Order: sequence, then C-alpha cells, then structure tokens
Amino acid sequence: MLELAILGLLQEASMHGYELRKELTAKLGAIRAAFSYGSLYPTLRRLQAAGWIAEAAETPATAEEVPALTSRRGRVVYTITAEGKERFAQLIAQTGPETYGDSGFGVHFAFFSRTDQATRLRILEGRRRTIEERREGLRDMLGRAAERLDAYTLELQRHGLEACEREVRWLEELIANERSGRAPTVPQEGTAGGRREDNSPPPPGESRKERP
Amino acid sequence: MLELAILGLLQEASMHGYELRKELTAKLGAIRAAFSYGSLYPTLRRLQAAGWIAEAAETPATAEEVPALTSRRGRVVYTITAEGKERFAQLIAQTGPETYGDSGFGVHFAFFSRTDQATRLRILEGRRRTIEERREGLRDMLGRAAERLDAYTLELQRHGLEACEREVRWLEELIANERSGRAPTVPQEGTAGGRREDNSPPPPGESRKERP
DNA sequence: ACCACGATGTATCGGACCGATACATCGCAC
DNA sequence: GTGCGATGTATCGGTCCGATACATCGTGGT
Repeated sequence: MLELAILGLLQEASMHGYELRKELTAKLGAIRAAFSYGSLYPTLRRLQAAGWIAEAAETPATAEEVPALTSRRGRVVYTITAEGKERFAQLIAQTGPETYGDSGFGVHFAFFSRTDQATRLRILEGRRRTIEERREGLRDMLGRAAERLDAYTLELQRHGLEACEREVRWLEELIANERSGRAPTVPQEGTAGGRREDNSPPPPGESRKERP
Repeated sequence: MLELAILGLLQEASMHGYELRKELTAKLGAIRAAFSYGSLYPTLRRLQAAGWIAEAAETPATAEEVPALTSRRGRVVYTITAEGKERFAQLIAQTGPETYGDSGFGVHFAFFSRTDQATRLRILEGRRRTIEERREGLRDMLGRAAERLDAYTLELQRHGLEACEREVRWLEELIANERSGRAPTVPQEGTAGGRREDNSPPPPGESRKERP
C-alpha cells in the first residue's frame, strides 16, 4: 500500500521523506491516520534498491520559485524512475481483496485520476460488495443475535451499520457517475507538466469543478 | 488491544481460540475487520505465560446443554484467572492516545458495560476530540488546499468529512446520555457470578442478568 | 545578544497485527 | 463411502505503527 502511494506521489513531483509524509497525510487523511516514518523510510530504501525510485540532486531544477533558501542539507530528494512508473501502472491496475479493505481502497481511490475507467469501476464495485457483506453481517447481528450483546455493543453495531449503508449509497453514486462517463467532478492533470507517455488513458468525461 | 479484548471476552465465558475469534468478530465487526489467528494464538500464549489466562479441562462443567457431543479433541479452552481479571480492570480503566484511535476506541467501547462511568465519559470525550481534529484537518484541506487536489481525492475528503461530522454528532449524543445517568439502554452484569474483589467500581445503573 | 521553541528533517528498533498457509477432524449430503 | 465445508490449532514472513533519538533552521521573547 505504502509502496503504491509513494510511487503515485513521486509521479506528481519529486520529494524528500518529510514532504512525502505530509502529502500522504493530506491525500489519505480521510481514510487512514498516516503512514509513520517507521514504515516510510524503510520502504523508500526498498524502492530505491529495487530501482523504482532514485535520489536526486538538491534544488538544481525548477529554479525561480523559492530561490535557494535553506539550500542543501541532509535532505534526500527522491525521484521516480521509468521502471517505477511501470511498477506504479502495474500496481494501480491490479485489483484483489486487499484493494477493497479500508486502507487499500483509500489509497487506490486517491489515485483514481491516474487509473483507467474500467479499473475504477472494478474497484468501486468490489468495495461496494465488501461493504455490503459487512452490512449484512451487522444486520444479522442486530436481528438474530441481539439479545446476546450488551447495550453498548449493540449501539456500536447500529452506528457501524449506518456507516455501511451510507458508504454503499456513496459508492452507488460514484458508480453511476462512472458509468455515465463523467467523473465525480473532474480528474485533473497532476503537477508534472510534460510527460504523456504514462499509460493511464485520459478519462472520457472531463467536465467542470464542483463548488457551484 | 487484542489482549484487552481477549481478557474481556473470557470474563464473559471460557472459550477456545476459534470461538474467541468468532466472538471477537461479532463484537468488533462494526469497527474493525477481525483479529487474525496470526495474532490471536501468539497472544493467547503470551497471556497464558503471564498468568492472566489458563487452560481449562474440556466440557466438564455446564453439563445439560449439549451433552458431550464432539467431546474432547485438540480443543484448548481458556479461562481467565483472578490476576487476569485484575489486569483487565487495569487495562480498561487506563486511557491514552491509543484509546482514541479507530481500533482502540472500538475495543474499549465494546466493553463499556464493564467500564465505570467516569472512564466512559473520558473515552467518549477523548474520541470526540480526536475526530474533531481530523474533521478540522479535512475542512482546512477542502478550503485552502482544494485546488492542489484532484477531483477524486476531493470527493474522498468530502466523504470523510461527512463521516467525521456524523461521528461527532453520535458521540455528543452518547456523552449527553452518559452525563444524564442512563446508558444508551443499560449496562448489564457479565456471566461471572462470584468474585467482587476486582476494583472496577460498580457502575450506578447496575441492573440484572442478560437473558430476560 | 542570547536562547528556547516549534517546524523541518532523517533514521532505527521493538512490537502488534495481518494474510497465507499447513494440517487434522467432524458431520453431513450425495 | 466419500468428498466437502465447518471447526479447530498453529506458524511464518512481512507490513506497519509508536516511541525515540538526533540535528538544523527560523522566529520571537527577554
């Protein structure tokens, strides 16, 4: 999961660890706490060893903005490699049970603008399936096994059930949107201006922003 | 977390691993997937080594119901010890940051009927605080940093924000209920009949056994 | 002039937990 | 009688977390 997230973020811009973690938190804050440094740094090392990412020279490029303040230090800036982009494309396209869990789904969803529509649909439907099953489990519990549970546990289940129902509705909307061509609002091109050799096919219905 | 959950469940009834996991799933299904055997069995061993739980002889007690079918096998039934009960009381009463995370809160909440009111209140308020902070983070993101994020990520944040708002409202209700004396419905005494030497002060609204 | 403090930044260690997997037995349906 | 799904115990490798350590920077207070 972390591997996928790092590769995805570095595709938008080169960054050092600290920055990466902040972006991670910003992008995934809704779905999971954040990855800790205890997994981030080892993973960076692993990705570098595998050749998916590489260390970059400090502050040479993208001049003008923020001249050279705090120039080089211990900071290690990572850049994704061509192999890394391939790896990302492969990871983002393959789906499985772990794609539908809370954490996995969140990460995949956060990179939907780099995912082709067929895969998006597959993921949304898989997630819906997963949540529907969780929902049914809770319904059964609140029906049949209710008298075995104390009031607090029951209340927890009730609240969980409501959350499930709500998420299923949300997913339904997203799926309908996806099928009708247009994205929830609009996928937009990442920071990286150039480079169009990445596979992700431009989504069909590129339309307007939300905020009316 | 798992330690607390096991101790709590064994206080209601002696069980073997498989059964324990099913109960765990039933009780915590709303908040987290389930603990896997890969953590369950090692933890059982650890608890046994610490003297909090002990192996019990198979099917000797609680006769009548289900005579002796499938009598003894490889099944290992665990029973909580007096020290284990003390340990549970200590764990359930102490609060901290980890108590307010998704998983920690869920487990603590699931055993609220064995928690004194002051602690319940402390946990609910801590949890509320935590979610409120998460909520503020998401609000900031959707306000200031919105243009940096793509439409899908934005939609994820929006959905997360709504979930936070909903949970805060839920917590408010629980807190109000808690303050006004009555629990969501009513905490009930566990299976364990004897032993009143454990510290947990009898909650105010102590009523009768489960099965009415 | 000094320095305390919080943000930035890299890094490691132990431990909790997961997912896959391997077995072995039971009761039941075909 | 036989295969199959539920019951049941157990381990292994790997991911991730939480705490911790340490060093530098800019800022503001005194």
